[in-house]
Parts: sequence; C-alpha cells; structure tokens
Amino acid sequence: MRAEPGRSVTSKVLALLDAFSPATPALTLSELARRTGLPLSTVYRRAAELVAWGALERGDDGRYRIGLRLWEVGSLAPRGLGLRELALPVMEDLYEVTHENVQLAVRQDLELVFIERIAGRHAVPVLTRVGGRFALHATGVGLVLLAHAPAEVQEQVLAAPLERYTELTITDPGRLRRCLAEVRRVGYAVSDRQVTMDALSVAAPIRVPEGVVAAISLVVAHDRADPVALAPLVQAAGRVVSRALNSSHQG
Amino acid sequence: MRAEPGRSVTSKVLALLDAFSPATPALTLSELARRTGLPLSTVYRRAAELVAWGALERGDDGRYRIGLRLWEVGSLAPRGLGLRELALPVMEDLYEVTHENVQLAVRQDLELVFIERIAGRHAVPVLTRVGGRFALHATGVGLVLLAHAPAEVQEQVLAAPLERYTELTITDPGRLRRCLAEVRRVGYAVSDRQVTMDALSVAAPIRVPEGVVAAISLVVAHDRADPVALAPLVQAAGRVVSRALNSSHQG
DNA sequence: CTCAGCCTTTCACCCAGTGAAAGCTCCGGT
DNA sequence: ACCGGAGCTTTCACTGGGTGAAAGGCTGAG
Repeated sequence: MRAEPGRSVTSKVLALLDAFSPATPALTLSELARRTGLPLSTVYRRAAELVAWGALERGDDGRYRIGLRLWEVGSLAPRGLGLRELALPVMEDLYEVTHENVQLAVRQDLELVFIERIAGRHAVPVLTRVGGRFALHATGVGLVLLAHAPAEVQEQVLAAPLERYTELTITDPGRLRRCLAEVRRVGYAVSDRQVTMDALSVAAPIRVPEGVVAAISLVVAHDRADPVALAPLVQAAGRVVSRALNSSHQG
Repeated sequence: MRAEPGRSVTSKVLALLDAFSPATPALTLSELARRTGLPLSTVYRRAAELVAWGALERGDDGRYRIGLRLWEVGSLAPRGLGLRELALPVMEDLYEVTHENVQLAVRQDLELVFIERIAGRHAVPVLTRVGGRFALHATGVGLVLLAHAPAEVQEQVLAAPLERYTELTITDPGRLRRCLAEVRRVGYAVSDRQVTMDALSVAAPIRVPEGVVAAISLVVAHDRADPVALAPLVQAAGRVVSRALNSSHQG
C-alpha cells in the first residue's frame, strides 16, 4: 500500500518513548501500537531499532521497557543529575538536622519535575517519585518555581483551572496571584495541607544570575510543623546550592 | 541533490544522542555534525525536532544539551531508578554503619554502569559518576557482575585485552578466571588497589531467581580496610535488596 | 570594510519508510 | 488432534518525508 500522509519518523520514535509512564513501565507491542495510534508493523520496526541501540529493552515476557542506555544518556541532563550532584550533599545536611523529607524540583513548562528526594524513614510519607511531575500551584516547591517563573508562564497557569487536591488547595486565581507575590516578598513558600491533609511543606528558591532554576523543600507532618522556624533552614540550604551552582558554572 | 544511500532516520536521531558524553555535555550544531558525520542541515532538522519534544534543550549560548524530558523518560528504566528506589534505603543503612562510600551498579553488555553512589564525606574520594561506565575486570562490583554473567559474556571479556589501571590490576585472563571462580565460591569480591592505589572495594551480588542483576559495594581506603570484616555487611545489604527486588517483582 | 565561522532555509530528487495483508507461533478450548 | 484467536514477524509495491549541496543570514574579529 502507499504511505499515507504521515508524521515524521522522529515524532514516531518519540511517541514510542512517550507511551511509557510510571503507571505503565512495561508495554507489549500491541499496547504500544494502541497508545501511539501507529500501525503494528511500524511500531515493530521502530521498536526493534530502539532495542538495538539500547533505548528500549525487551524482557523475557516480550514486553518493552525503557532501556538502561536511555537512562545513561538522560543522566547527562544538566537540570537532572547535574543539579542533583550539586544539591545532594546539601540535602543530606538538611536531612541530618531535621530528619524530615527533603525534595528538589525544577519547572518544566507548566509543571514541576522532582529531581531528587530524601525520604525520611520516620517522616510523613510523600507520594512523589523522582522523575515524576506535579502541578505548580499546590506544593511548596511549585509555588516557589511559579512565583519566579516568567510572567507568561504565570499567566498560563492562572488562566487554566487550578486542580483541587484538598479543601485548602488554592484554586482561586486572584488568591494564587497574591500568594505568589507574598512568596517573592518573603523569599520562601509555605504549602499548608494544600496537597494532602497531613503534610506541610516549606520551600526556598535556588538561583543563578538569570533567575530561579530550582527549588528545595522540607515536607513535614502538618501538626508537627513550625513553618517560620523551618524557613531559615530551607532558605540557607537554597543559598548554599545556589552558590555551588554559580561557581560550577563559571569555573 | 539526490539522497545518498544513507542510514535510517532513527539511527541518525540516536547518533545525535550518542554524541553527548560526561566530558562533552554541551555541543554546538557544528560539533554535533562533526561527531555524527552527518551533514549540517540534517543535524539541524533532527535536532530541532528533538528540542521541540524536549529530548534536547538549547541554551542561551546556542549549544545543545540533553533535555529534562529525556531524563524523565530515562528515569523509568527498571534497572535505573527502579532498582535505585529499592536499594537506596539499604545503601543509607550501610553508610550509617560504615561512613564509607557505597556504590550500586549493573552490567550493560561488557561494561558496568553505576546506578547510585553515596559518597562518604570523609571517605576516600571515588572518581566514578552516577550514570557512568567502567570496565568489569577491576572494581569489586565489576568482578561480582562478571563472575555471575553468562558464560558468553565472560569469554568475551577474557578474550579482549584487560586494561591495566594499577600494578595490581588483574590483566592475565587465567588469573581473572580463577578470581571469578573464587568470587562465586565465597559469595563476594574484593578489589584491593586494582583501580587506584589508595582504594579497596568489597562487593556482593543482588539476586533475582534468574540470576545476579546488580552488585553493591563499599569503597574504603586500602590501609584502613579489613575486607573480611566488611564482607558480611555488604553481603547482608545485598541480600536485603535482593529480597526487596523479588517481593516487588511478584507483588 | 572584508572575511571567517556558524546557523538557517531552500529545492529538486529519491530511497527509507510505509501499512495492509499474509505468514508465523504459541496458547487454551473442544 | 484440530480449531480459533491473539500477538508477533515478514513481505511487497508504492510514495512522501528526508536528503544534502548550496545559497542566504547573522555576528564578531581584524
């Protein structure tokens, strides 16, 4: 048969990678075809090439999974492992002082991506996953990243419906706008039970000369927390990472 | 001009990703073209598509870098972050007991890839990088992974020249073969100054029913070390991770 | 000013990629 | 054993997405 007016080959390859998610890390050939909307034979050939390179791996069960080679390449992302390497020692210090959850995130488009997490054994359990995404308007890190994002990004987030996670989540654009102004003024953000009813987070920005590139936060049980006491700790950690970032950039 | 008999589009896309390495995490368009051997215009178009998707990012300096989107997808690799999530708590325990470097690695073809590392502040500095590769015949984790690799893999490694890192590196195939047998017999590996003259590592396997999928190790200063005393600790950690792996597989 | 280096766009050509369909393999049911 | 179904692999004639040389921009150095 003749080739229908189609998408570019590259977009098909990337669509295959897109099909994988934390909820579905292993897919059969037919599932891949269904998710991408591509013919089975096309998926078969593209997937075979990706397996040969190592971007995908094929298990004994015949399912495709993301391959280690892709993890290797992905680990070269400056905002991924690069940032993590600099921030991890600081995060460990923060953990030793508080024994609470410590998180590191960056903004990607209109969401945030968690880069690293130290999960305190005896701290409140967090549902986030390293490599996972989340909305910007609820978490502490999200509020910090949004407050220092370009005006255009802020407007886009404020224009869209703000998902409600708990009864305390800010869903009113006007209130969110005032909250962001306050975050910029005081230099840190507090998200009190705005994601789950048992947790509170305090977040501070990580800066380079061009602006805020990441945020670091403590997530604690809401009834055990004194945000005002924690804020200086988190801010100090943010400043230490900022300094490390700037010197690594220049040097 | 007419299209020359060329490589597949997918292979060109993957060649672009291959061009990036820890030593060269940021490349200009011309550098990419030089490294891949592809014409400038081809690289330009493929790179533009990758940027649009987020696999690459383009800095203010015009250079291309690995994008956060690729890091996100890569983080779904079961042998990458998946393994890491299970092993990290155990690695932290091992660190708390010893305050030495703790490493986690898997085998990829004829090399090993470091999945995670806890770098002890006051421990001997290690030169490895998370996401980095290394030969199988020198490090503790490498010896464990090689000792339990398929016979075919072992033969390929033994057939190739064994690179020498220090005067104690095993470069004789016969000696390496006997060393691997010993590793299998005792259930752990010791690499004494076989990578650098100041460090010694003790490594133990992480098993699933199908075989050994990863290795965990302690790296300590060689003059402060008692391998025989450390081995049970590392082996115990390996067993704990093995158990976690197996239960997560089934459940 | 010119030159050199690098990035971007154009354009006519054509081969890598396409997708329906046939073939294959492995199950589980009868 | 036989059949039917589900999923994977391969074939084949056709074609549009990809190609790369070359021209056009854009900087910054000399």
